[in-house]
Amino acid sequence: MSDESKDQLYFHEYLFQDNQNLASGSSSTGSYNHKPPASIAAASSAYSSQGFDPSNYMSFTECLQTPMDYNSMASAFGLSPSSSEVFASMESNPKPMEVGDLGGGGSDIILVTPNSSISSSSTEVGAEEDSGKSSKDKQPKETEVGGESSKKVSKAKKKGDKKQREPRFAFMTKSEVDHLEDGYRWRKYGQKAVKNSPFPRSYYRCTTQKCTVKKRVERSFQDPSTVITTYEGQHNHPIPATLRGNAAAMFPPSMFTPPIGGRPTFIPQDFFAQMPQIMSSSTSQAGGGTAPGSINYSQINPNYPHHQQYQLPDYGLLQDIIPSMFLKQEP
DNA sequence: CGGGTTTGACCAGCGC
DNA sequence: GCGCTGGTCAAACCCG
Repeated sequence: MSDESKDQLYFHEYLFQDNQNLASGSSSTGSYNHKPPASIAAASSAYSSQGFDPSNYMSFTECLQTPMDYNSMASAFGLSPSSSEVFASMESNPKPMEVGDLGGGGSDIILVTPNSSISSSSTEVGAEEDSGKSSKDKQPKETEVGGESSKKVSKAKKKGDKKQREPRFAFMTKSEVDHLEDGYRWRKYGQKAVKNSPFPRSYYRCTTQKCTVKKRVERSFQDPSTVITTYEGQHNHPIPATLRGNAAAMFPPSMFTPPIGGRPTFIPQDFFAQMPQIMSSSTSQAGGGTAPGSINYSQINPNYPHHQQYQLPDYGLLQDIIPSMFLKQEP
């Protein structure tokens, strides 16, 4: 992790701050003790009190397709770019929060919370992983003579061509489900123990041919109820029709609602309120918007009355937003 | 049998 | 240069 900020990591945190009921009600995820730090609350309320001006916003797709820095990203969200302290203050842990750096250089972070507090940060959001460092990695493999050469060759990269990183977006989502559905099909290709965390990190790759989008999923060790999903790259294809077509069946509310004492994993209404452009572009373009309007989850799943807090457009959540974020529109 | 997951090993980058 | 760590590979395994 260098200080260079070549990688652009846009970090969107969907904190379910309106889950007060859940915080007390669902003990299974008892670590949900996050009190928003004063600075956040201040920033948040200050921002929301300013009112939200959709005209200042751009879609994630635009963001991704445009080389940008914090300023542009922040301005895209109608924010002052200098609010890194907000993010920093998020963490009570002295160590930098994880999510960020995936290896190459420092990470720029844009933080979005449901209450409109958006911040950017250019810290090394170093991943602090490991605790039980995997000693296995240290053990040199018994080389069987000759057998591995091809493998090594295939992996060998010329020195000098530094691998170029795609823009990355990270989401924090309260969920007991690690792998959140976003409408795309993913193939897991690896899993690693995370430093300072009991939870492993999983690596996924889009299964669509020629699509190089990757995503990493890990659970925050600071708040085990939080799943951190990081996307890297842009999809160059639409959402697989089979998934979208059967969205209702493929992604029943239960997928987003943990069976016991869990929290929904969908994005809160506040988020949509903040992102009108994203909303309109994603739902219309993705073509997955079933019924216009929204769904009241409490009607779908009476076991989770608190879900009625979230008026969701369609079934969708990540799959309605993320696709629009990452679909590369080729000429 | 095809596609996805698991898992041990390898490799590159970075900091010391 | 060395060790640590994140990221990836790929064989073995699993499952429908």
